[in-house]
Amino acid sequence: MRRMTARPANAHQARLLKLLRDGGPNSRAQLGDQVDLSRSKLAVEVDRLLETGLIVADGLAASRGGRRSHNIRLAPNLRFLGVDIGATSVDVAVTNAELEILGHLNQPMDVREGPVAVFEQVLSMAAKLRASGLAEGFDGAGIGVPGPVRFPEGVPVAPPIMPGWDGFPVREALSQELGCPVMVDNDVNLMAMGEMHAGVARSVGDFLCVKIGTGIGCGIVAGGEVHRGVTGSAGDIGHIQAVPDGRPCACGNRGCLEAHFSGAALARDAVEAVEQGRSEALAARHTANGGLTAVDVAAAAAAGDPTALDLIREGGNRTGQVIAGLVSFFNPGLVVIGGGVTGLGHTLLAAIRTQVYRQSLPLATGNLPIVLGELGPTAGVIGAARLISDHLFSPA
Amino acid sequence: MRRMTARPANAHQARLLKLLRDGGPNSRAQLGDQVDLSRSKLAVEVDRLLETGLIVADGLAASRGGRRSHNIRLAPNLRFLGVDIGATSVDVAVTNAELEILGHLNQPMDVREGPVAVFEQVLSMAAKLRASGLAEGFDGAGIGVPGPVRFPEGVPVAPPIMPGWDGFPVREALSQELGCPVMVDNDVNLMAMGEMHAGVARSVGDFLCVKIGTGIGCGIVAGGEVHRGVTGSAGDIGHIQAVPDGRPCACGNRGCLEAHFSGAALARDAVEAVEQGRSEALAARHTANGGLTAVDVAAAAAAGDPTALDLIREGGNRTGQVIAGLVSFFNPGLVVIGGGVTGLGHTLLAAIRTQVYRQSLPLATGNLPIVLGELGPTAGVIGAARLISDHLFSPA
DNA sequence: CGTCTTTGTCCTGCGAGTGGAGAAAGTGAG
DNA sequence: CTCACTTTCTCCACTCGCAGGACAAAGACG
Repeated sequence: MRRMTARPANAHQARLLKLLRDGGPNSRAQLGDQVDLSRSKLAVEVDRLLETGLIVADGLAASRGGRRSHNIRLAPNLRFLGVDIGATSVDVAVTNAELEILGHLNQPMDVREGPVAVFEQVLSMAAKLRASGLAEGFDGAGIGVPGPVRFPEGVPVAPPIMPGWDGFPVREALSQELGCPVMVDNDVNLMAMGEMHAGVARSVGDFLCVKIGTGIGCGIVAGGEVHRGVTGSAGDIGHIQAVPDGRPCACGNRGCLEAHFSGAALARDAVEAVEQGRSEALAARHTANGGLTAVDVAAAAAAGDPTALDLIREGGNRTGQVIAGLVSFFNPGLVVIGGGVTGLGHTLLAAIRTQVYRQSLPLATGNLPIVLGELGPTAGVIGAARLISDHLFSPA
Repeated sequence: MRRMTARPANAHQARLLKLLRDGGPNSRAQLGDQVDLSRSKLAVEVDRLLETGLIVADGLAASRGGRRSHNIRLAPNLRFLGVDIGATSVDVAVTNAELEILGHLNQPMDVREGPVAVFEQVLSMAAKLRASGLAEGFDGAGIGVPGPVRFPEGVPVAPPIMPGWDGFPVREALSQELGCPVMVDNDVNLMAMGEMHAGVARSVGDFLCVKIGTGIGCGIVAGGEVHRGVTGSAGDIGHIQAVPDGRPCACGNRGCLEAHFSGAALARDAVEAVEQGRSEALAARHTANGGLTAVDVAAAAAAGDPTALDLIREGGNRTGQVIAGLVSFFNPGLVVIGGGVTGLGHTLLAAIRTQVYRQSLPLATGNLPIVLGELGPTAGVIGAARLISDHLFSPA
């Protein structure tokens, strides 16, 4: 079926759509208070948007001492698809035009199986969501991939952890399959956009969003805009040297942050600790599960295992040292920590905070919150929906 | 005398002024090719600018096969003052509206003498330039200081190397003295703006500009705009940890980049080398001058002294390691190296390049030039003039 | 029932901007 | 020198975006 054929015709209409999306006012009068347009002009633009079907006026609001206002809202049947491809799992969610999640699926998957297999899975998950009655079709889709993306074209470039995706026309292919506009971005950037839209970073213009999962990346937001760098690899902090002559990394260097702290590194260190007999708690889990993952370390730490706690603290210190450098460099107003490893919680956060507050200059840290992300695993899909809605709610 | 009372009345006029400033076309027809306005509208705006006196039409250009065009140019009597306050010297220059340097003075000075003494010197240098007939007065002034600045107010905040300047109302005070609008920024940001305006970074939207002098700082340009951070301390990379448990730094930490490589650190290391009898060339200079500075090291290196070369190489390696991290993080399209220490030239550059190209990911370094600044000591004052002209050539 | 408040609509007029006609000023060929 | 053609610049009529005021609609409140 054809959906959302219309786009805003001018900047005013785009502004109105975004106000409505972001939970803004919903009567003509309230909109008028925020857009610096005369009521007459506003009425014209609202009428035009009503004609296009992008917004609807349904019912009347309660009176506030005078004539009752019309409820203006985004078309309730608009649906966005948010896709977040991680290294080891996929998230797919359906949102309405206000980017509220109506349905969310998560499935394990290995990104190394390549784009064709992954696409098949994403499409079947999307079909399942649609079949459950949440959507008749999609008006747009955003998708995040764990690697650098040539943003204008929506094509991954030289992604280290997802060989086989290099140059694959993700945007075009998905657009073809879904029959709707698609935007592609790095998963970390989308997490940042998610937290900016609906999480801890609301109303913060300059912040960093560090995602610690299978790898480590950093979303950079400057002046309210995501900074992607000239080749789309900005924020790739996993291969910054954290330990001189440290552990060898897949990238060929030594001492990369990612080689010392990430989901994979944590699991490896935990196994080492077991082999050296340093932790009974971890050893028990090792024999029970036939191996260890970051989740095991988190559980052991939560149970008070000192070795697990040490591993987390040490990793947090390394990460904190790198972040301290980035804070000095970028002078953000907020640092958000997210990703799979956030299950490690406050032990991790405390270690990071200690390093940053110790090493960066007081002027940069004086009023710098360092917090965990608020949205957890939904940050990515919300950010993805936000990405495509930003695109569709801009003049064509 | 009163000068430049007018400001552009709208965005079109601002655009035209900046086109003319940046050496753009100079007839109505050529301007029209670039501004996406009808010729009629363009003529109106040009006429209005002519009325204000901001631009003048003098003479006719040679024919290009038809009617000869009028030469449109910025008012030839406009004068900007560019001031670059370094840790140990001041640069003051006068430019015309096209930001070409008409006169330039440099004097040694210690910024720690405080704002009053420094201002006196700056004002006397400005007076000297004016007395020499280069300017009857100034239409605006830009000034760079070696520390963080609260940009909107033009006030230094908590500057480590310039105690006594904290909170001093530089913008207001200078504006009062000179009787013209003033903008204040960090000196490194101004260097970046200078190189962007007239140097190696022309037409590059995302780049880093590393200034190595008494301290080390980094100008950050993202999307053509200088990124200053939430408290104006962005780019303060001198206190990023370069060596774990390294040399103690004035900031209280250990191993800061600045403690290992900067004008001051280099001089200190050179003296150490002399004391340990490692370099005859440096020893000779030490007895001759009763001490050593970075200039001596540069001279010794130029003469082939292996110890001096080692010092530079080692410093370059440290700096390169830090820059490598920043490149991974920011993914710039260009890295510019500048500041007083650039006299160390290609030895330094080679060391930095080696580290960056080795440690950063190929995607980020694949097409990344790392070059010396083109403008040398004039970058700061040109950037300062650019700063104020950007301000004055924007709608009031 | 009248007055006040809030919301939304209609109308008029201003100014920005477009696009075409044409004047001004030149080149070059015959 | 004349004529055709090009480029530059000016003038004018017309459109459209938009502001701001008058006014209508609808409800609260005494």
